[in-house]
Amino acid sequence: MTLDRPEFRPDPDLSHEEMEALQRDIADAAEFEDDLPFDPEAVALNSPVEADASGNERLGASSDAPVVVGVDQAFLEERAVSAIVAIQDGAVVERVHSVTPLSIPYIPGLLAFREGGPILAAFEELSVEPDLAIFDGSGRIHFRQAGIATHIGVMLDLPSIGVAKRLLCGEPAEPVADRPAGWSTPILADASVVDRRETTEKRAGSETTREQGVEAPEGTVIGHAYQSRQWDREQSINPLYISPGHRVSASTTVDLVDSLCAGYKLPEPTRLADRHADDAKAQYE
DNA sequence: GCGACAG
DNA sequence: ATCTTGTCGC
Repeated sequence: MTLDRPEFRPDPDLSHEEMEALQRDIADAAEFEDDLPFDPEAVALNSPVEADASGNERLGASSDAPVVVGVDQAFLEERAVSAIVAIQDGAVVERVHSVTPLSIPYIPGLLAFREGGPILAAFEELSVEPDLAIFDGSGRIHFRQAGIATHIGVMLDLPSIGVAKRLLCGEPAEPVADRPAGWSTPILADASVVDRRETTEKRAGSETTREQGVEAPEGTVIGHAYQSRQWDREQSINPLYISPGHRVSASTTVDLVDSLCAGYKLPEPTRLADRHADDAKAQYE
């Protein structure tokens, strides 16, 4: 794939201030409304996608159906194994991975600067053209509304979605415990969420222009908690926290993830990428 | 200072 | 994320 916005590359050598400034630029460039090159109904799955451990993929993509890729990573000490699995018409059409060094530690809010480069390296190995990417982590559910799903989505100008297992920020509109499969509730921006880059701070004499953000309006929906699966009795499964990455609205994000789930907690693209990352990792240890 | 914090 | 045993349920 070609980088639509190479200037937004998540350089791990930037200072934290520069990283946050870049994220505000990413949020400015992000589109949190539907701009999909396909009909959302066209990605629906009827059953789990066959993993096919032998590595065989359906050949010759003689289809117009949208290609959805799942992105996930596994780690070996100071290296990241980034995996991408592409599905189309309910079948795997390509699987790639890359192994790259990691340069900075995980810092909440700055995940893209640790894992973004490695993920872009994996995208360089991909030969099919994706129509939608599902990332392991947040998109708009982020302090500056620029989580890794948004960051990579904007760089590639690719519709993207963030699927996280835990909530980074924001507040669920309703309690999320013990909900039935299919249930969802909005995640509302809280005081930790900045809405857009804002400046102007004029003082007598000096005019300081800061690159800060203003608090997001209360009630801003930055994503949803979505119960993709639930047990019938005792134990309870936690919901997924899904959010728009780029070129998808919050509500469509819920519909798409719902369509891409096939009986497991994680949507199929993510589940397959998860397994592929683990398989690839095993070859390096 | 305290708490919260994707992977 | 990663390290792991036990356990639930189809």
